[in-house]
Amino acid sequence: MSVGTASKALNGRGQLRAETRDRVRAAAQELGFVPNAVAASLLSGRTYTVGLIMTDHHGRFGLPIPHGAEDALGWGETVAFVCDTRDDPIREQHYVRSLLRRRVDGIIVAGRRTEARLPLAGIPASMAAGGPAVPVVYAFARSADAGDCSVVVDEAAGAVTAVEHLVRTGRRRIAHVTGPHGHASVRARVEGTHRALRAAGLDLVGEPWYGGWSEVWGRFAAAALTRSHPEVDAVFCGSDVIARGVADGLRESGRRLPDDVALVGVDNWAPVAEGCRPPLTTVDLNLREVGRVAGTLLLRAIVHGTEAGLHTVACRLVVRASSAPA
Amino acid sequence: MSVGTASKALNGRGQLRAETRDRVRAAAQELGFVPNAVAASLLSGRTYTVGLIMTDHHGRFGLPIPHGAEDALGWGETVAFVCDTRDDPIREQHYVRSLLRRRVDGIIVAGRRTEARLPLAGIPASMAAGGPAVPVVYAFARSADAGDCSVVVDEAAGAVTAVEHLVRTGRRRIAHVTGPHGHASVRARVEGTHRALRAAGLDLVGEPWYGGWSEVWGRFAAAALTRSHPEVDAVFCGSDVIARGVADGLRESGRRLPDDVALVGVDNWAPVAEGCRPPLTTVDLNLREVGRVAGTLLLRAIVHGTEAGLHTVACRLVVRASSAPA
DNA sequence: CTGAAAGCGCTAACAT
DNA sequence: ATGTTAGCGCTTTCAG
Repeated sequence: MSVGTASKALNGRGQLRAETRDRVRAAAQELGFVPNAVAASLLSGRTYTVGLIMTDHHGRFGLPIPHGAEDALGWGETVAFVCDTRDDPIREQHYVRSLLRRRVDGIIVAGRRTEARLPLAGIPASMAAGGPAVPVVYAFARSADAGDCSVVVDEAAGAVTAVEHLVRTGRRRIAHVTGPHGHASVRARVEGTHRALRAAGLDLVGEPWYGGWSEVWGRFAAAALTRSHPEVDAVFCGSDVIARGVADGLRESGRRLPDDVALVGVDNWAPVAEGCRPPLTTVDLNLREVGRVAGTLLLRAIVHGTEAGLHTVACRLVVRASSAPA
Repeated sequence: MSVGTASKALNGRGQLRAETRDRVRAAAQELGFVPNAVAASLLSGRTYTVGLIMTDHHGRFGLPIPHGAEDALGWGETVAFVCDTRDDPIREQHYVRSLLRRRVDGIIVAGRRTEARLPLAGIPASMAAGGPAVPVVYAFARSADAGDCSVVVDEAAGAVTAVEHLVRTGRRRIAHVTGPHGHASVRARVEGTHRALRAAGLDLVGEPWYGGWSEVWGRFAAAALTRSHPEVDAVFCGSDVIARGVADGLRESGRRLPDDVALVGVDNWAPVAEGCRPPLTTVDLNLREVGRVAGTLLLRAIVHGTEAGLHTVACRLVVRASSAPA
């Protein structure tokens, strides 16, 4: 029995007598033969392997993206090397080199911030082997180079959805309590909030309240807000954690939720949104879908070349009790 | 210039004139040469690759373990294929086969439950290539086969630490509100609680309160507890989320925290523990350390053979305001 | 229909 | 000190 024949039998290629093929397969089974994908890669030039570079695997935002990417990459057909750079450019460089040496078919770069990031350093346009560049897809944090392929969330549209929901359920005096002014996410949500209010012929109650991403900030802001703007009947918050603090703060200022004030958060972070009293209506950023789209685009890029530009994923409003009609 | 010479130059092996070596390296740099690790693996038999099988990457418990494993595996020296089985044995099988075909040097299996799990199916004692079995290390959820290598957390000892802390800070009437009775984690924590109380000459206030892993349950239990056992001056909770509910429930029953009642949770899940009022004292399960130990053991197993048996990681008490001395 | 041989990129042993 | 060669395990021609 020659190795060539065995190869054909196991891969169902070439012309073989059915009996021979079955005999080979039986023998392989018997011997516990496991084909060597490394050797196959060497020949085919494809490893069916991708790199997944995460700037903060440890933060919770990192989670849904690999999950979605895995959905797209298939049940182990293509498998991902997960690399957590911990926001360190040195580590990132190191990982990129490692991935290139391992001849990954492509790379997904997942960031945790909305701001555009520098393109991956050290991806040669054409590798020594003479092959084409390794395709790269940026997820959540887009590349600053518009010629790269990025998958992003339309956060401003998410804010619009949230505010439209509040208006539709009868709220008119809407305030916005959010995170640090410096974050692109924060600015996008403020922008969307203003746009939706304008479209409804309304004005924001007071200015946006900028602060930290914490419950403490939410509680503080709620207390200040009810003092300066007692007429407020809804608060759109920049995150679920902030919203949770706002909920407690409002209750302690004597407001009933949702009767007196409705509340909407962002993130749909289950333990926080469901533990909130009342359970929190919130904007889900669809991060898993971001991962899924990034994975799909990467697989396509590997075969057909990169589809440059921005690919946008929509947010989804998850309605819970905190925003029942007044 | 022969390929052999180039190889020696780049890897610093063999005898070469310094000038030749430098010339080769310069040329490699110039051409953007990236060595092919796949080809090297084929020859050396090692891929410097491991599989990281997670039963729920999507749950938050999955997170710190890969983080710690990555610490141990080094900056991309060895890199991990992360596979999320989503608790599906079919997917698991599929991933195991995929990893074996890719000739990973070893596999880490990380579970999210404390109960022992079935050993990985389909790991042949000796692969067709004639090589030795692929080493496997189980993390958090140990293997049911005592001959396997597992890294676990001593959760009972964690409970002991928590209760000892409460006793040391002057509490005498301690209750325990926890999760579902069926969980091994829950039973271990109950056991540790009883052990520590007995050692202090105390009895648990009432029976353990078994329920869900939710805030709602914690709030309900706190209300019931203050009714049936008004003398309670501390509650050890089976999780931070439960503790958070208990905190709110106690406050609404008129208890001041920590003056009247002290509170300790388990998980040290920052957003929950820090958002709690007052911030929550809690038992950190040291999952990152679990991952780090698993990674270290795996690397050692790859070189020197598996160190069978149970390797235990200790918990760590993180003291915050919820347990200030009465 | 099956067997033999070349070659993927690299390293290690040996020859020069 | 450098060049040559064999072979890692596989697939793919091309001959038989």
